Amino acid sequence: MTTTDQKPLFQPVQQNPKFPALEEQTLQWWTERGIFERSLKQTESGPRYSFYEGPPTANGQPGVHHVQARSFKDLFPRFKTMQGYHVPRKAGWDTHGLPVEIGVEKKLGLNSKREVEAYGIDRFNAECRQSVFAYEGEWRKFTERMGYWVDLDDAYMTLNKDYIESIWWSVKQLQDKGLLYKGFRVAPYCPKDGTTLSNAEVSEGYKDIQDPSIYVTFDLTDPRKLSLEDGAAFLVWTTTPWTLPYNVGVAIHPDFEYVAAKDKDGKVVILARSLLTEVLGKDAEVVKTFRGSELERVPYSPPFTEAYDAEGEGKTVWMSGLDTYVSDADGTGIVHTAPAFGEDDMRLSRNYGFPVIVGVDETGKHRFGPWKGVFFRDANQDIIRDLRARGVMWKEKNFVHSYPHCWRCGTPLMYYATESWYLNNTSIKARLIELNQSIDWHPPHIRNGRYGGWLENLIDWNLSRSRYWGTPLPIWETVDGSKYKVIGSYGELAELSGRPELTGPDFDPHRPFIDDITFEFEGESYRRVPYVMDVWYDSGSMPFAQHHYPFENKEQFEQGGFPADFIAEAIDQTRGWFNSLHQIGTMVFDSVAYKSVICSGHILDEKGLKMSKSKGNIVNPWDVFEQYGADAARWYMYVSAPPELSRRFGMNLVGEAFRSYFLTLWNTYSFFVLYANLDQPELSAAPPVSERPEVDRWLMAKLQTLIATVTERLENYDPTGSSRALQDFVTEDLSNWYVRRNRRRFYSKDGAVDLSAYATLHAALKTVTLLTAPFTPFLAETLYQNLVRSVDASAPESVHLASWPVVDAALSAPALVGEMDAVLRVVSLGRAVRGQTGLRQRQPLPRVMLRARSGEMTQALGRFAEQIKEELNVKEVELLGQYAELVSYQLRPNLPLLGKKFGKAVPQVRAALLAADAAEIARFVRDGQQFEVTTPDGQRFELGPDEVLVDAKSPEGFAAMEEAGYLVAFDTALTRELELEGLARDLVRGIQDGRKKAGFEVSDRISLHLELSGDARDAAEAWQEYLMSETLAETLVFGPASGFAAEVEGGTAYLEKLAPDGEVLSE
RNA sequence: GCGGGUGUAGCUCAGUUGGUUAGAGCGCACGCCUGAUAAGCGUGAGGUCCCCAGUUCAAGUCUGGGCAUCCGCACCA
Repeated sequence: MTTTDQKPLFQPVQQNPKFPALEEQTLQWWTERGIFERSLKQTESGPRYSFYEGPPTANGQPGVHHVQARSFKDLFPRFKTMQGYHVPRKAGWDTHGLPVEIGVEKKLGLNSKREVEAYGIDRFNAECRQSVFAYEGEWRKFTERMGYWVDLDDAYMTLNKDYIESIWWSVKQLQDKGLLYKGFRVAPYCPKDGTTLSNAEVSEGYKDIQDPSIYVTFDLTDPRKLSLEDGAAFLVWTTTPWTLPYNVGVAIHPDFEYVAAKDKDGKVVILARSLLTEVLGKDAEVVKTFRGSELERVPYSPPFTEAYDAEGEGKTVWMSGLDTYVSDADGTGIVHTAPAFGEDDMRLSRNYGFPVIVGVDETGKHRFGPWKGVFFRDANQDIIRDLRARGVMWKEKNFVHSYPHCWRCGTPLMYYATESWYLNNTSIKARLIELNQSIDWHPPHIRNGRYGGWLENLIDWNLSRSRYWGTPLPIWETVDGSKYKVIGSYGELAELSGRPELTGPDFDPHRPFIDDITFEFEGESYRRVPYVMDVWYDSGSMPFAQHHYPFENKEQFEQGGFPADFIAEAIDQTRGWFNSLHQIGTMVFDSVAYKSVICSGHILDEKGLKMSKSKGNIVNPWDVFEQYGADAARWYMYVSAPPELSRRFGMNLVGEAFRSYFLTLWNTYSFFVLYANLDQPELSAAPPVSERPEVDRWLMAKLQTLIATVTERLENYDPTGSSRALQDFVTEDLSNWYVRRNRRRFYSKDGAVDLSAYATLHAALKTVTLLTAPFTPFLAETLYQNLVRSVDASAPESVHLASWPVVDAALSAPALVGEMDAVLRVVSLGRAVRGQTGLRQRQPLPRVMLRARSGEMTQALGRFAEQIKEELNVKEVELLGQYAELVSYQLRPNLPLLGKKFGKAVPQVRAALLAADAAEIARFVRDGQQFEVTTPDGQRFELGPDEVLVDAKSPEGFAAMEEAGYLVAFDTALTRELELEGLARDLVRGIQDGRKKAGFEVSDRISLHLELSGDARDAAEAWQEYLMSETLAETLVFGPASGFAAEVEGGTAYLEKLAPDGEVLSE
């Protein structure tokens, strides 16, 4: 025993630390030493690994889903940094957009755009600017506490003038490439609030609503051209009668088959053949058949003409057009077209030159006819009455369907054509698709599934928003709207407007100030269009705008900064940030914007329900941080399921992950430190690995496999596979086998310290510490400081400044690993036998007989006989021959081989084999001979020795078990000596328990009194020395005494602690 | 409605190019072991591998069709 006045090698380790408190300490230490900054500095000359931070909006609190996203975001930059890459991580804030405005409107009690304007755009935007940083402090605390390393002090903000200027530059690039245009497009629009809504907002507001469902007839102007009689008509179905006054055409699918058929009144109507029975009934008489493409530009007379008379005069109108969007799922296969109120309608009308008549004003009121001034949907009934009166109403009913409403005021939305500025990204659709193919999506199905599908159905990007708080669209237009200029920099604007102060520091490019800036150009006045930009363009511009490229930081952007090597966000960003990055990257730079991307799934509560405020099942990440720590929370994200799956989250789930990994690793670590401090091993003097015991070489070999596996899986962006490999190694190989098996090697006796054991365990812990650093940065740091820095002052100061481990091929030992697997298997089987037959573990047995799957492997078991004896508590290990008399045999066909050789005959071969004499076949197999088997009906098959598998079954009467070719059988003949030895072990166990209960230290010496009767007394006398050395007893006396009394097998033990000089300590 | 994901033990999840008796952890019951451990080991109960068909000597695995569930899209007139 070493004396205790030596300085300990390592800091003593708490048995039950408060992990969150340790994390707080580490956090402070990182900050004081500037570890994050130094990890960047240290790698400056290394290869660049580019990571983009998707900017959150700081007008809400961070939640569990941010823990998830950031766990994945943080992992790979840390990993790559340890591999020597330079990974700058600039934070970012998304600051513009309608959600921000709506929050402010609510706060100020404003209900419409009119009220916002009355309040003042300048004051309104000032409020917006303030609100987007409402929770910045929270976010900073959250970010830091999580250990998410991102540079908050140099964050990009989408509202910064530099950021906005870069966006302007990019818009001008797009203008120069001919990708920008002004046009009408139909968008969801709330007529009460006077604004278009984003898709996300529209999805909020779907409600069931009752609408008319009517069929009307549009008589053909010249039916004879189609060889039809007078009165023939298109049959048209619609659920929006209020748009009929603005009808300009009908849409027909070019590939459908259409028929002209007689209805029950004898009127001839045209409709899709597939809908004939449904609409006209079985008995309808078909007069003529057409392909859709034959029905192009067939004129008809419309139900209403007033709007056209007022605004469409002279334009082509009222005829059929072809488009593939027409469906035959319901209706008639002929679609009424009113371009101001439907996107498809708009496209068809453009193609045919039909006029776009916006028959409803921006407050939702009709502008024409008897229903002038009526709110759009409210005209439905009047119009239906009118249609009836004109005799064109063919059939009418009502139906209920889901329809979008304004999520704020509840008004049904109107799809409405407004002037907008568009990016013609559909023109480069092929390139977008092509570049998408080269993106490494995780999971891969996004590439051709969710995102690929979206790209296939791409529509032009509506860039303009008729709102206030956003990046102003840098377009100046002449008063009549006939000409425009895109401004690409503040300098350009300053020059044109003659206002040099625009390049100064005080210039705010936001509305309303920017609206006042006008200029004259080539004799005409230009003023800015009143729009701001879609906020998604802001975030999609971050690759260049975060650097104020190209005005500044050219090299940062151009030399490895773009495209990103890696980004990660939740899957809801597929059409959000993932898309805007890809669109802008392709349009501006003809490049992907990111090479690899992880899409994480949704977070659910512990029961698998969506988290929502109304259900009250939202988990506050801080509760988890305070209970188990930030590392535990993020570790759970890695191990629980692949990133893309929806993930249950809750205190109990994190607790489970915490116990299985953190506690096991911590206990292994504290075990090491406890004994290393007693033994003071000189680690550097340990024998080389090649000269250490097999079990040490085995652990080192396993460690090499672990390094290779974790590295490879991280390279493939697989956080789950890599973390699970780490966890399996720690709990199975390291703790449950190596440490448990070799525990006694760390209890030095008579000053002999087992340096191999210490060096091996230390190396394993050190490597695990490095490997776990990107996954659990706090825990890794704590272990590293004590395990590495304590003994090596020249080591990097932090684990996050250290290098990623590499495989040492010289240490791998596949044969040894295979053998140890066999040992593990045999030991586990042996324990199962003891459990099943009630042969308690402490009772030594005379002999165990073993056999492995192959003769070679059985021989290998012999080399581990000592360990097997200890594990199974037996006196002898006997190796059985593969065909020992002890056992009987069972045959199984080796199907992978037989399948190839016999194909269809496999069932017969199997039957023949089962009918054969197993012992006889076993002998053939043992001797490596060919042999024949015969089916019951006489078919014969020749088999080779490899083609049949022989299992040995243990016969009755042995305490034995057999599994997968491994056999363990105990000889259970007990002698009195063995029984006494078992009793002695029971006594040791009882006394040890007493020491623990008495609160003695591991190294305390004791005096021991035993008051025992019968066999227990005999056992204690026979095993006196063993008893004393196991329990650190200096003296052993039989009889009662004072001191701590412990119940033991057959009596009572009395324990007293001794001082180092042997005196009994009075307490 | 359309598109995509998921479906294996009570729960969370593995399951390789189709191949021998489908696994682990947690939970439950019983037992064992224990001076590193909040732990460990063993046994047991618990499985129509969502269902149906097909391909094949052989399907949890491949193909087709359904069902359930989640997500996305959708005024489909």
